[in-house]
This record gives sequence, structure tokens and C-alpha cells, in this order.
Amino acid sequence: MDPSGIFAQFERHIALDEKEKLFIRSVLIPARLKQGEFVETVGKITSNFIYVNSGCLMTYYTDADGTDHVIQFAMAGWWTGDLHSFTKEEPSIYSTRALADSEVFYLPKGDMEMLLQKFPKLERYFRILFQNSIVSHQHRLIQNLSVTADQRYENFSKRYPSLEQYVPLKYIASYLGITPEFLSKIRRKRSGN
Amino acid sequence: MDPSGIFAQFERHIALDEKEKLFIRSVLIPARLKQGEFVETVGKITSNFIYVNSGCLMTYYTDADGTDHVIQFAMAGWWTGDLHSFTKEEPSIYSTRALADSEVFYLPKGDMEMLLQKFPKLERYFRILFQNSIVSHQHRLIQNLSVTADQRYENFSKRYPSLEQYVPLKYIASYLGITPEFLSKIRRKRSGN
DNA sequence: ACTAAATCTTAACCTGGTTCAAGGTCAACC
DNA sequence: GGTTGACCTTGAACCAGGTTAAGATTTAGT
Repeated sequence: MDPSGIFAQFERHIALDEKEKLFIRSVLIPARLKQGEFVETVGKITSNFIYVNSGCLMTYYTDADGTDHVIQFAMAGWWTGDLHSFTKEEPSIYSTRALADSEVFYLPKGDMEMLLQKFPKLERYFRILFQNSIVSHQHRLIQNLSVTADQRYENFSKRYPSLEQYVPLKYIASYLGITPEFLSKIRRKRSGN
Repeated sequence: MDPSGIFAQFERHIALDEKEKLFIRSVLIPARLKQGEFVETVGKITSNFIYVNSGCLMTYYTDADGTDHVIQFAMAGWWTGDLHSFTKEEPSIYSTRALADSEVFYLPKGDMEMLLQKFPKLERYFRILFQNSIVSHQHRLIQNLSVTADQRYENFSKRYPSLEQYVPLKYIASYLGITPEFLSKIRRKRSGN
């Protein structure tokens, strides 16, 4: 499995020489996932941070009524996982699964800590990654509070056109914070006029 | 203005000797804010990351209808600001103001970059800070999607009891994603039974 | 202390979005 | 090639929460 994508990601923010790359590569665990396959399940402690090399994953929360709520999608080039469980080593309240056949690299928690000690510039990389992630989370929060579902769908389609191929509509509805039925209505109105 | 609180925060995750503290202290800009005073305003580029030494600040988004939406409160010991504007150096879409008389330290962007270069362990501090912040953001997102306003208010009261002293109810309503009128209904039902 | 302004509440009515139940579509698999 | 099962759509009844407007209460400025 080709790890060049992950190093390209690192090198957006920090420089790495070949020796460092080799070392980092040695702790990454490559895996292939089939569509629908679970990566993390509710109740288990998340022991890996996950890099998506190809394909698409989704992380979601299942509430008391059994309704799923999508927290995030993760496409090629993105990191994903349950940061709460990973950080605190508590059982995960989220599930993560593949929406399409995918390739991922697992970075086990212990190895991540070790890498951060050995190469402090990785602290910088993840600091920047997380800083940007907060910006996205705030943006989404604001959208949910200030914009109508109709508009949210339009914005989503524009922002992540590639996702609509992979992702069943019901999960897009969930991500947008509405029911699949209501998304259907929105789409109908949209195409009907 | 006493900077010991900010170092206590740093030292939750990294160790600092006296020389380092002195140096860090030398770039922090202390300021006192009166209740209601603006720290950041819409349209201007956010040039400081902000540490709240005492008091309470709030960051909010004003939508096209003129309705405010609270993104976050920040109490003593918290960092705050508009990370989007700060990072990308684009005009801010948020406002930040003091909800009570407050003391803050400003960390100018240039100085923050310099500190991160000079003391790489600060990268670690902020990496951990941001990592935890993402967890909070995801938690809030899930709450907004899966829990009724009534429950959200109860959870909020339990989680941030100290905030209800400082913060006008209308801002709490906004934070919860409801109107002040509806929060009033919830409170009435709650006390009435 | 007085006033003006901001905040909080109440109540009647309205609507974006949900729920429930049924039917339609399509791909996968004996 | 028929059956199964996941997904998407439709429509009607319903509800959580919004809107509007008015009044009650607190806060802040002079």
C-alpha cells in the first residue's frame, strides 16, 4: 500500500527527510477495508488514530432511540477516529465504518506518543491539523444554528461534491441534522423547480 | 496583573523553567476589559490569541437577519478568539466581547509563531489544547442533533453552573440553539413542577 | 432617586421539520 | 428470474420550537 499520500500531508506543514519517513512508515499499520466494514465500534476503546489513504469512512453516534447521527465523513487524505476515546482511553460512544472499499493506515496511540517525543515537529503538524479542524467544527455549528436545512444541503453539495457519489442520502441527511424524508422533500422541490 | 494562572495552565501539559516563563511573559500583553467591551469585531483580522485570566468572554456570530449565535463562552483559564481569522488572516466573521469585567492576556500571532519556534514544547501544549477542544465541539454537535432543548439546558446547567451567574439568559438560549422565549417556557415548566 | 435601556416572561399563533405508514426502485444473491 | 433487503420517496397528521407583540422586571447611567 502506497504511503506517499500520508507524507504529502505531513509535508504540507513540516519537512521530513527520508530517514524520518522510513521510521514513521515502520509504525503505520496498513489495512484494507470492505464497504460497510467497521473500524471502531461503540463500547470499545479506540486505540488508533486513522489516516484514510483511499475511499471514504464515516463516524457516527447512535442515540437512545437508535437513530444514527453522522459526526464526520473522512475522505482520502483525512485523519479520522474518535478523539475522545483515543485521548481519554474511555470506551467509544461512536462507530466508525467504511462507506466504500478503502485503504487506511492505523497509527496506534502508543506509537503516536513515541513519534511525537522523537520528532517534536510532528506536534506542530497535529497542532495545525487540529487547529484547522476546530475552525471546521465551528463553521458547521454556526451553519446548523443559523441556516435552513435547504441551504445547508446546497452548501454541503457545493463544498463536498465528491461525497455525494459515495454517501447514501440518508447519511447526508443525518450529517445535515434532518431526516431522510425531509431531505427527500428538499430534493424534490429543488429539482421540481 | 498576575500571570501565574496562565503558567499553571501550560504546566498541566508541559514543564517550564523560570527563564522560559519570563520570556513568555515578556510577549504577553495584559489588558483589563469592562463588561460589554469588544475584543474582536466583525470585519477586522484577529491578530491575537486570547487567554482569559479572570472574568468571562463570549464569541458569537451575527447572521443575515441580525440574530446572534453564541459559539463559545470563555471563563478564567480558557483560551479564546476567532481561530479562523487568526489562522488565515482573513476578516473575522465573529465578535468577541466581555460578559463581565475581565482580565486577559493577548498573545499576538507573530509572537505566538516565534514562541512555537523557540520552545517546541509549546506546540505540544497547543496540540493537546486543540485536541481537547475538538472533543468538546463534537460533543456539542451531537447534543444539538440528538437531544431535546429541555435536556440541553439541563445538561448545560450541570456542566457550567458558574456560567449562569455571568451570562444573560438570552445568550445561554443562543448557545443552546433556541430563542430566549422558548428558554423561558422551558424554565417555567421546570420550576412550575 | 429617576429614567432609559436592556433583559426576561407570557400568550396566541405559525412553520420547518418529524413521525408513521405505505409504496417504489435497484442491486445482490441464490 | 424471482426474492430479499437496503435505500429513496410520498403524503398526511403532528409537534418542538419559532415569531410576534406586549407587558413585567432588572440594570445601568446620570
